[in-house]
Amino acid sequence: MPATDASTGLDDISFLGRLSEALSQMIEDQTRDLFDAAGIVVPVKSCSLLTALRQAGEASPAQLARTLGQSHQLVIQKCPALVRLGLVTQRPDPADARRKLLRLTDKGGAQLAMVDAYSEDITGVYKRLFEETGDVHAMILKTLQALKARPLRERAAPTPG
Amino acid sequence: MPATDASTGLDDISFLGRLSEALSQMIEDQTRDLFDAAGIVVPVKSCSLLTALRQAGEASPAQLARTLGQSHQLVIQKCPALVRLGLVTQRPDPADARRKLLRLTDKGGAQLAMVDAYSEDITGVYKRLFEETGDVHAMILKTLQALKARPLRERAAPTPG
DNA sequence: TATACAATATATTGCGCAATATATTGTATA
DNA sequence: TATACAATATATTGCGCAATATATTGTATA
Repeated sequence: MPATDASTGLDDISFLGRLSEALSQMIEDQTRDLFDAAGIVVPVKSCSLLTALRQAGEASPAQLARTLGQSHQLVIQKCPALVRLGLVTQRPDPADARRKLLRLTDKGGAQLAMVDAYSEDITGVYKRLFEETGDVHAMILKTLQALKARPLRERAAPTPG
Repeated sequence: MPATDASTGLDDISFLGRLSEALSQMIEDQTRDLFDAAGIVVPVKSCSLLTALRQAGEASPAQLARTLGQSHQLVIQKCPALVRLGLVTQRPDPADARRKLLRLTDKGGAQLAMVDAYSEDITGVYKRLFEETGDVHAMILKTLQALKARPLRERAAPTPG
């Protein structure tokens, strides 16, 4: 049995990174396909932002960023597109001139409701998928936690020679 | 028991995409840290390209792209940085004027050898990690295949109401 | 009150990738 | 041979994200 395996690339330092990126990309692309077919214009990577905004009612980019665990710069960068799509409106915070307050529009709410309709089914889809293939979700979570607790740099030492 | 779970976000259509992207990003960042500490200048996302190039001896961007399953445009976009880092040289193919032939430099070979020294250990690191947390690698592969065979768009239908 | 600092929004720049278009060169076919 | 097509390299543009810097406004403190 050879030590290397070209099909899986298990001997390569970055094989797991490539795989998880491939999964991420495939899910994003397939979700985009699904949304297009359903007439949903929500940017796939803004679903969680819009959901958090609906939950909050009205919130500033910085508040949303804290909720989502993202940088506030990233949230702010997403805003113009969401406004242009008519999903979100902005107004200055009357109580604090540093802030802008974001709010879902009616269209934004309707679009998010369509996403939710699919989300409920997607939960079932993933559950059935996990019964086939195992619970990737839980396993990735555990891997993330393990790597966060002890990063590769601490785990790895070069093989002498 | 609530239907939603903010900590895992299992009710969201994009939770698995976000998770796998987080894993991919963490691995890339931690690998970059490892390389920096070891004085390795290889771009993390060019490891597989350089490995394929060493295997081939000399190859054109399009050939490498086919080997790696990437677009030839992406390989070509990576080349200037690899040349600038002194890892790779280019020369016109004497047998076919359309092609450029890439070859690892001595520095490129030495750098890749350093990567390999870590890679061998990383294989063990991942194996120990998988014993802790389960074989994420195999599970992501299975999930990728399942989604490729039957994409989300076919699996999902909106919940009526 | 004055001054330093914190919080916020934002512009700018750079990176990596995808998509598209194009120019060049080789190959197959009428 | 002439013409269409394939293969290749490459430029251009756009997207999403990260990093950095900056201007504005609020808050705490001397």
